[in-house]
Amino acid sequence: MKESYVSEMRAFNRFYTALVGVLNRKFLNGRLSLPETRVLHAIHVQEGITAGEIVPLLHIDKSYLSKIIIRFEKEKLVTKKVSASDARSYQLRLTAAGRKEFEVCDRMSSDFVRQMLVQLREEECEELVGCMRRVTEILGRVRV
Amino acid sequence: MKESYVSEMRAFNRFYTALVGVLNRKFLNGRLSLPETRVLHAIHVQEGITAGEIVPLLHIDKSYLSKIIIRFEKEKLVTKKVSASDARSYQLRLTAAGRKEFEVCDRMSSDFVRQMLVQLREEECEELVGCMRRVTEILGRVRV
DNA sequence: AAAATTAGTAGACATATTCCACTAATTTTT
DNA sequence: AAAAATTAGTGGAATATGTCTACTAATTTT
Repeated sequence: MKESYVSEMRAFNRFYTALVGVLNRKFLNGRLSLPETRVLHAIHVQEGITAGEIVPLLHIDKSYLSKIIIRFEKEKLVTKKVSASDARSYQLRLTAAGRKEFEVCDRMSSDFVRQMLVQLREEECEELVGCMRRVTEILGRVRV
Repeated sequence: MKESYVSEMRAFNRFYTALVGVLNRKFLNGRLSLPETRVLHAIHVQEGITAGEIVPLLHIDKSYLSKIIIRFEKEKLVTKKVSASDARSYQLRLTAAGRKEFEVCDRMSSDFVRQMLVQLREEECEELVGCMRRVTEILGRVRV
């Protein structure tokens, strides 16, 4: 393994971190913080998920997560239903308002990405996402 | 431009953000926070840089940056020298201790990346960094 | 020379995040 | 079945992170 690969990957990490940082900064005009958005996303993707399941998924502190969820509950974005199988945990679901909030975030996020992609030619887009897929495939198999 | 490109790029963003997040979490065993590390890096790369130059580079609040630099100065990691051309600003340089601290961070960061890459075959590494280079080239030209 | 701008700092403040101890529910051990 | 150990989620303190405003001193513009 060539040592230059290491510095190339690190350069890419810097580049991409900065890029995503810019997107996130634009994004945070809404009322939700980044971790809040991710939690909302997790509940949207898997209705009935518990806090305990979100923790490893998002690598988020359980106490911090608890506070976020309590906030969501107060704002009536999610509901908690005591789990039938384990009364210590709650099943989380989006309310209609929560789903709406999610959709707003989702659309905004798509819009930012689209604004970048429309600046490229069709073949460039094609090649870009091809490369991204390949990076995901290759790195998806390594243990971090 | 196909709409699927948007969702594919967003999927990649989620994937890569999570990956870098894991690397950063491992990384933060040292005494420096993430923004501190970036500031140290910026001074290392460009000896004599001023706070005002770091602000747009790192998209960091000038007051926040000022506090970081003052902390670095107290810990004797950087020195401030009044700029010859403008006495309001300071030229920043790493001390020997600062350089050492930087090198520790730098090596740690390289080690984590290397640990991932050694799990891949030579051709996979080659393809991976090739894709990363291409992503950087293509996205480097778009306005975010 | 006066007015406006700029670099960096200080302090108050808000928010984000971590840490630890706690409660209640559950599982394991004896 | 009772006791002990573990687990899910919560509360509160402590810390980190980041923002905002106002300030000082230096510089530039008028």
